[in-house]
Amino acid sequence: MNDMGQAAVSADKAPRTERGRRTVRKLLEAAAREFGERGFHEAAITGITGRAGVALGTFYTYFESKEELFRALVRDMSHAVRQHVAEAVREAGDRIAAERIGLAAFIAFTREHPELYRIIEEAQFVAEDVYREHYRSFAAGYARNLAAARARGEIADGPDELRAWALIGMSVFLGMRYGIWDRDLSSREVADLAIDLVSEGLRAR
Amino acid sequence: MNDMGQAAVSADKAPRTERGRRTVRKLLEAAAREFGERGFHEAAITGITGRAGVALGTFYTYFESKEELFRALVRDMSHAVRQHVAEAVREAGDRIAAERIGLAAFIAFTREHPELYRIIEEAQFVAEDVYREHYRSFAAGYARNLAAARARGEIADGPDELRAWALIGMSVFLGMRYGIWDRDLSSREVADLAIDLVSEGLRAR
DNA sequence: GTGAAACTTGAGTCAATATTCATATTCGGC
DNA sequence: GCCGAATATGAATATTGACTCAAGTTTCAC
Repeated sequence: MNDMGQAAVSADKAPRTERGRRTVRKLLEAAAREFGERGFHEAAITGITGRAGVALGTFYTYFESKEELFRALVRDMSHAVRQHVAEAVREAGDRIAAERIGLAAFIAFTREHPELYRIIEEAQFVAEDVYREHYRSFAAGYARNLAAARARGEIADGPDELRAWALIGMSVFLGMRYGIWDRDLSSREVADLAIDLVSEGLRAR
Repeated sequence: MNDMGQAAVSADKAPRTERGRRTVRKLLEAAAREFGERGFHEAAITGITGRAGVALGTFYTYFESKEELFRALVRDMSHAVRQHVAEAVREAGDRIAAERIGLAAFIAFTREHPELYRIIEEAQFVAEDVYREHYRSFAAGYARNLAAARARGEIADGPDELRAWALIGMSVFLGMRYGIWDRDLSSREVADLAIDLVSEGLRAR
């Protein structure tokens, strides 16, 4: 949620002055709010420019279209989520701890930025290629971490990629249920309980 | 995918003759295809009536609006998925087996009815109340099964509802990745590998 | 067989809103 | 303080597609 506007704008429309960069940033922030609250189709360009405090035409100085802006936003946010989780996990001692911390960080993130969660998920129906790219990158990184942990003997042998998808799916749904819909448990509690499930397993012992 | 048209139409618009019921069924089937292929917003009423082989006006004889039809469809499909999985699971000996069979059935279902998967997920952004209801029911039923299995000592103690959400999330993402996006593994293989993860756990032993 | 209810038709209405563009303003280098 | 480039403006355009409705056709109870 910090580096908005870097690679967001297509080459020929990129701002050339400080004023322009400021305007682009205002537009991206306004767009995140507008898309987050109203969804892609309900969102109106006039809504975005209104929130940003600029005229309608200004939008088209910097963006080709509503969809192009949306794509740029999804990429920004994909980056932001993955970075947020990766940073939180850095402090973890081993893989199981990393899972716990990463999941807690993810749930907390959905709680603090529900609009961001919504925008990424809606991309599935608005810009599917970007959506797939988001989860493919996420899964690929995840699988690498699992492979490394396996090599260190921290976790049992198993298929890295499939495990990554399973764990991501779990996280996304827990984020939706306990981060956005209801908050009857803290991020930490959700993470503890869920990671207990995947680390110890369901089987009675 | 069989009982289309039962509670789908609002009272005052319900068909009163066999001809009418047939037309409603044709419309619902056409709508499932149109929405599945093009998504809610791209889908056009003329597209639906075209596929169904009826005139545009006929649509409004039986449905209040595009969105009302969409809601009806989501409810039908919610029912269909849950029923499909529940039936498959009936043959299972114990809970772990039920998990395996249920997941395989779910993946197979997404593979055979990708349009159905898409419609349910898109409901998140078109008819959120119906979407929530779908997963809340799914989770509630799932949690009941887990509680029963716990009582029988088939699985370790743990929080039923959270486990249900975690397992559902896992299933949905595995269905998306291995059922719809790519098919590099069979439904059975996906289910075996994923259920091994949740039954045995990640921890090295 | 008949008449009213149920059903079907598709051209026309209408609102919404993404995008364009001609014009006006501001900026930064000199 | 001047000039061309960069920005900003918002009224006008153009498309799209959901929904209406008045007029026709079919069904079926009697």
